[in-house]
Amino acid sequence: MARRKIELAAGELDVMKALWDAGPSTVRETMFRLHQSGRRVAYTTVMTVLSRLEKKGFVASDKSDVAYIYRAKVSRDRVIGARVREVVKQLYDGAAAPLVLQLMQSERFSRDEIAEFQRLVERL
Amino acid sequence: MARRKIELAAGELDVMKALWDAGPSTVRETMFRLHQSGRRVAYTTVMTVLSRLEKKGFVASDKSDVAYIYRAKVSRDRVIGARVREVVKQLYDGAAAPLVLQLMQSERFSRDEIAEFQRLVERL
DNA sequence: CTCGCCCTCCGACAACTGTCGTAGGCGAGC
DNA sequence: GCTCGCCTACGACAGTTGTCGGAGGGCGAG
Repeated sequence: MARRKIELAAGELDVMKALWDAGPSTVRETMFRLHQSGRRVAYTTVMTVLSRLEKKGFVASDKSDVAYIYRAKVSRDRVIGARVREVVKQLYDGAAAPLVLQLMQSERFSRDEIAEFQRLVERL
Repeated sequence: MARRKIELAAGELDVMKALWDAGPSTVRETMFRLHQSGRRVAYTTVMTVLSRLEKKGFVASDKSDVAYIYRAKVSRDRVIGARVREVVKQLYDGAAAPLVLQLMQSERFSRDEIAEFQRLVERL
């Protein structure tokens, strides 16, 4: 099969988000974060996911006196950017415009957001 | 585990796209479509994917005299819309605006596309 | 009739994911 | 010294996906 993805699965992404939001954390802290986000997972589950993320190079760990501290090695922007690009490629054959149009048509926005759009469109 | 997703995996989506683009097709026709898109897969692989899609309710098949004809049961719009919504939820916590901004900033657009954005922003 | 081609059915398998449980080590107390 | 609580290491297992191969049947060309 040899899929060799650079992509993160949903659960892995959740863990990354916890690390991005909280900064370097222990397994336990990360677990708490996840619980707060409504993700009820066991301690060892979080451990496993963190290990796998480390093996994939997305996080690194440092041994403190009491427990390992995990920290994100790739930025949120990079990961999210890659994911968005992948979706655009998969769904719209790489063309971002249709996605923008789809979003502008199907979603609701606040006045501020619309003003922001306006500003950006002007700049293009 | 019991994930029970409504989502389609990447490969399954490719097959759906072939059906959406070509209309009801046999396994072989679908395979050709995929080959044309650069996806080199064996005949039985396509069969398997189509069967799984049928089990999930995304396609239906009708027996012709020679071979089964598969056709999409869900529209491209529905599937793509669901996927986009899922990504927005996963990456931006459900807020579409940040994604729109990210796209408008990171991608390049043609004059026509920009005009279209303009038009839509006006309407908001 | 026999071959070759195409079709379907079934089964297999490996990688990836999500989820844990168990075993074993270690320092703080009792 | 023994127990509790926390930490790590390992292994396990099931569901999903991507990919096929082989068996077996039907039909037109020789």
